[in-house]
Amino acid sequence: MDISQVARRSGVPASTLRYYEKQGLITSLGRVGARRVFGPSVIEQLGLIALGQAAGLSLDEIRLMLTPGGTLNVDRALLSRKAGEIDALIKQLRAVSRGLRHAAECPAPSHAECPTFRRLLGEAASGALSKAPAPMARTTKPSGRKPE
Amino acid sequence: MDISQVARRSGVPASTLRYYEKQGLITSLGRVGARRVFGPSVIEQLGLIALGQAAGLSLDEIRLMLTPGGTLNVDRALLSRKAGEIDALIKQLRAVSRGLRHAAECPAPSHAECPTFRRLLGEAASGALSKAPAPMARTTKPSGRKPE
DNA sequence: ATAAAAGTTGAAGTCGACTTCAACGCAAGA
DNA sequence: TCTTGCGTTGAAGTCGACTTCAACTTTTAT
Repeated sequence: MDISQVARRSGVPASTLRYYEKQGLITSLGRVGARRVFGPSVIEQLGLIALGQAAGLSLDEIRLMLTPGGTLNVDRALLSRKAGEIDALIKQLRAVSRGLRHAAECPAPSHAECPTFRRLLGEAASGALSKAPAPMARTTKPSGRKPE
Repeated sequence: MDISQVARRSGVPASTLRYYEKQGLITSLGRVGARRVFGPSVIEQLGLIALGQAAGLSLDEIRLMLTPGGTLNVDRALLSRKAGEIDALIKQLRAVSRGLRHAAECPAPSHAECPTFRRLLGEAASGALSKAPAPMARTTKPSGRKPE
C-alpha cells in the first residue's frame, strides 16, 4: 500500500503517517523509489496507537509499548495504572455530566444557591485541581478532514 | 484578598489568575495601588471555570457562560450537548479501560490474536478516529504545585 | 532608611501532536 | 514528450492554556 491508501483506509492523514514513522511508531516495509510502501499490519498498528491515545498515553509512552518489530511489548504496571486513572476519570466525568445536566435543566435563578449544583461543582473542581488523567480526543473540532 | 491569598485558597497559581482576569474570566474588585483585590466570589468563579474545563469547554466557551457580572448565563443547549458528549466519552473510556486491563492481564503472546482485544481495539480506534469530546486535565503531570 | 518580599506589566517561551509550506523528484497517461 | 499529480523532505507554523522572564514599582519588615 502506498501512503495515500493507508491514509484512506485508516482515516489518518498522510502527514500524520509520515510523522508517526519519523517518531518510530509505525514502519514501512521499504521504499519503491522514494515512496514508502506499507504492509497491512500498519493498519493494526494505527489501531494500537489510537487505543493508546484514547487511554491518554503520549506518543512517547506508546512507543515504549511497541517493540521495534511492531508487536506490542506491554508495561503491565503502566497499563494498570492508566486503567485506574481512566476509571477515576470516568467517575469525575459522571459528576461533570450530572453537573452540566443540572445546570442545563435547573431553572433556579442562582445556581450558586442550589446545593446539588454546589456539590457537583465541588467534585468537578476538586478533580480539576488535582488534575485528571486522560486528555481525550476533541469532539467539537470538526478537524476530521478538510481536504480541498 | 490579594492575589496570593486567592492562589493559596483556590490552588490556582497567581499567574493563572492574572491570565484569567486578562481573559475576562474573573474580575477583581479593584486595585489598592497597583495590586488587585479580589472578593470571595472569585473562589466560586474559579470553581465554575474548573467545572467548565472538566467538561471539556474551552476558556472561550466558558467565558460565554459567564455574564460580565460574573454570574452564570448558561447556554442550556450547549451544556446538554456537552453532557451528551461526555456520556459518549465515558462509554469509550470504559472500553479503553477494559482494553488496557485486558492487555495488562492477558498473558497471550499475541494480542493481535485475541478476539476480545481486537474488539476493544476497534472501539477505541473508532472513538479515536471520530474524535471525542472532553480533553481532561492531566494526571500524570505532577504539575499540581511547585511553589517555592 | 533600607532591603527583602510580593506585586505589576508585556512579551516571549513551552508543550504535544500535528499541519502547512516551499521546493523538489519521479512516473504514468495523453 | 510533456504535464499532472502524488510523493518526498526539513523547517516552520499552529493551537490552547498557561508559565516564565526581565524590568520595575510597592509594601512591609527590620
